[in-house]
Amino acid sequence: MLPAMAPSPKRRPPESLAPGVDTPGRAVTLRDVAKVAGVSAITVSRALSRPDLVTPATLERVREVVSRTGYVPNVLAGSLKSRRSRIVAAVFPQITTTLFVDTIQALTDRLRQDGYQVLLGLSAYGEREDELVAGILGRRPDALFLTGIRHSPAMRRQVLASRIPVVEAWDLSPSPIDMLVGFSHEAAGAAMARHLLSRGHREIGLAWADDERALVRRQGFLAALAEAGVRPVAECRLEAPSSFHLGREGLARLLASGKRLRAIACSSDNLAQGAIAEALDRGMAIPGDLAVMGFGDLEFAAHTTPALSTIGIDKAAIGRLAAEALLERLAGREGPAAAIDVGFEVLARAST
Amino acid sequence: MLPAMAPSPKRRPPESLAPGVDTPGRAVTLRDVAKVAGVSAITVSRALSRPDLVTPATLERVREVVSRTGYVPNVLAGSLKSRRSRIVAAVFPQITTTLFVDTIQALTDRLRQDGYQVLLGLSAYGEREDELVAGILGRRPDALFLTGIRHSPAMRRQVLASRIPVVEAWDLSPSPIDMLVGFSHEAAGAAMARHLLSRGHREIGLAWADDERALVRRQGFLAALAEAGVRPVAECRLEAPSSFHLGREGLARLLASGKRLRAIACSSDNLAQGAIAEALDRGMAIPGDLAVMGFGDLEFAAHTTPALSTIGIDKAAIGRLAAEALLERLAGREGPAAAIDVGFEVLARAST
DNA sequence: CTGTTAGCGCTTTCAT
DNA sequence: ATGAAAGCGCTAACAG
Repeated sequence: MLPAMAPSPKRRPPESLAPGVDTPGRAVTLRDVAKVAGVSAITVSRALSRPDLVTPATLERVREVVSRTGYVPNVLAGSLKSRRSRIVAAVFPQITTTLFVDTIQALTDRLRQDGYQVLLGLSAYGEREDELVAGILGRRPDALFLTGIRHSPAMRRQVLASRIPVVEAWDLSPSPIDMLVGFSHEAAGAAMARHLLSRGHREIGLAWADDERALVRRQGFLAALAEAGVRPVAECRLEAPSSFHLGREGLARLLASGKRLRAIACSSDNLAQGAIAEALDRGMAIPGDLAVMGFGDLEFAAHTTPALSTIGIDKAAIGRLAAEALLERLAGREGPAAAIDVGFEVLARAST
Repeated sequence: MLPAMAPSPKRRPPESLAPGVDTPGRAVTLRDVAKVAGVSAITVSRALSRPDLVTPATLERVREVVSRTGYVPNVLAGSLKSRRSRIVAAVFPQITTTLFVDTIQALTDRLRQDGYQVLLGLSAYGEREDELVAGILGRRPDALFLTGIRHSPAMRRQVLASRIPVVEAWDLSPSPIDMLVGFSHEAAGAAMARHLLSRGHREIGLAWADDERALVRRQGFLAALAEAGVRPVAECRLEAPSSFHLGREGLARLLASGKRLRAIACSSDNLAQGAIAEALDRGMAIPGDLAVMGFGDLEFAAHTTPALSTIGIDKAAIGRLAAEALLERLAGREGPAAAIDVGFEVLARAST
């Protein structure tokens, strides 16, 4: 995989396009188009954004000049004046796990239908979310999508001060900044535990990543176990972000503890898959010798050959519903209730 | 997974933040800060962007007012004047396959180090790439990342006219718009074929998605087979985007053809995994009864229990190298040679 | 339906 | 080291 230079030293020529108007070096502007078309700037502006306000003849002429000159409206200038950027900023922790991609795609698709573009912010690896958001707000997005509900007080203040519609997603909270689309991680954790209990499992180990939402699920999980008088036989904490590899390691460490283990609960399907691979390598039967319970990444889980049980989240719905909530507000309507619970499903495979 | 309204009708209060300056309804501006700090607007601007040009005392005072008022610079206005948006636009076909996420992450990470943000454009599902790009160019990005090398002539012209640095990625081409970071899909396809041939396979079937780059790989694949005097025994074309499910279907259809099949080549690891699942369900041994060859999505392939052979791409390197090429140009330097070949690796598992 | 005027909030340029 | 003037390219508001 050695990077190598290919022999293609092509440089762009300093092309002078835009025939019909002479713009030495700079881009074609609205005024250039207006001049050539013999109308005023505002007429060109209207021809492009509100064509119904312009005579067909004028419209025709303007369009001809626009396409001939290759005019591309400067959205920055327009946004500055109109105070609408038609940008929705979306902040995700990272995208290397496949967990968020469906949400991003659905969000993007839905917003584009209404003419909005998504400015994606990734707060992974050290960049603090509040710094990222501060930078993003400077771009004057019309709305904001945030992942999660825990934010620094300073950021919360700044976001509120920006007065744009906000959706926090993937989570529920009694005190959202504005709107909310998610599900209860505590309930999801509890559902994982109850499922294992309902299958008769009592010797349960945990392989759990150390991220914020995962830890909430863990509380729900442990509480539901405790309710049944069960305590996990062993637990292994893993660093976020979780991965296939860490899942292997998680099970290995649990088994090394020497405790008898009949089921393993993993904070993500990612981990669960790793655990399954490790178990198979050790000659264990799934779910005969070891039941595996995962969480969240449906397609990912679907690729596992020995099936695991898991919690299914409609990730695309989160993106779509968030987009729609924001769009409602952007359209001046009151929008949906502040909180939308998208819920989750327990997906149980035979005898797991 | 029934969406339900939660009882949390919280509305944001019309908070009036920004103590120390009275801005009725509108956001705090540079001039507001200047007024309060008792300096001119330009001094505030300098205090924020070139602090070395300002007296420590002034700097201190400005900073105090900035943080007290919660001033967030309007980047739109700054960009309009300075003609630098510090945005790099990146266009990908879609992100629901995991194929591109590492590239996006690496691109984003590297660009952020130099203060650039990524505007992500997804050209999936019908929206034509050139329309998307036209919209994006209106935001005056400082640079452009494109996936692939086939673009409409109109788009090519428009991109050239914008005079910003451009990287086309994932592919090589003799006539790039500007710079290029990728690998030869034809060579990759040929490598797949040669690998199977080297393992003695002659009864080879194809399950191939119908996307642009995949079809180039197919040509390379078939050419390499032909060189060895081999023709595929059967072929199944599948609609893009490829998926696990389509992989299952692909193998099923190939087997239904009744031809004797000892190896299957898939245009993506995604498909390969589906094919494996289907084979296992039918009681076939992998690779004993059927060798499986995939392409591209390393981590994905790593999760397969019966190993497949595949072509490994360093997807993160593509993002990182593309970012660096663009940054070089943005810094006014000449940048790297026009084309960077990141190459690929044949990852062979035992006896596949 | 079309035009004029003004100014969005910032940074460039030139002056002090 | 700081400031004044000008204007980036566009659209809101009002006028005709």
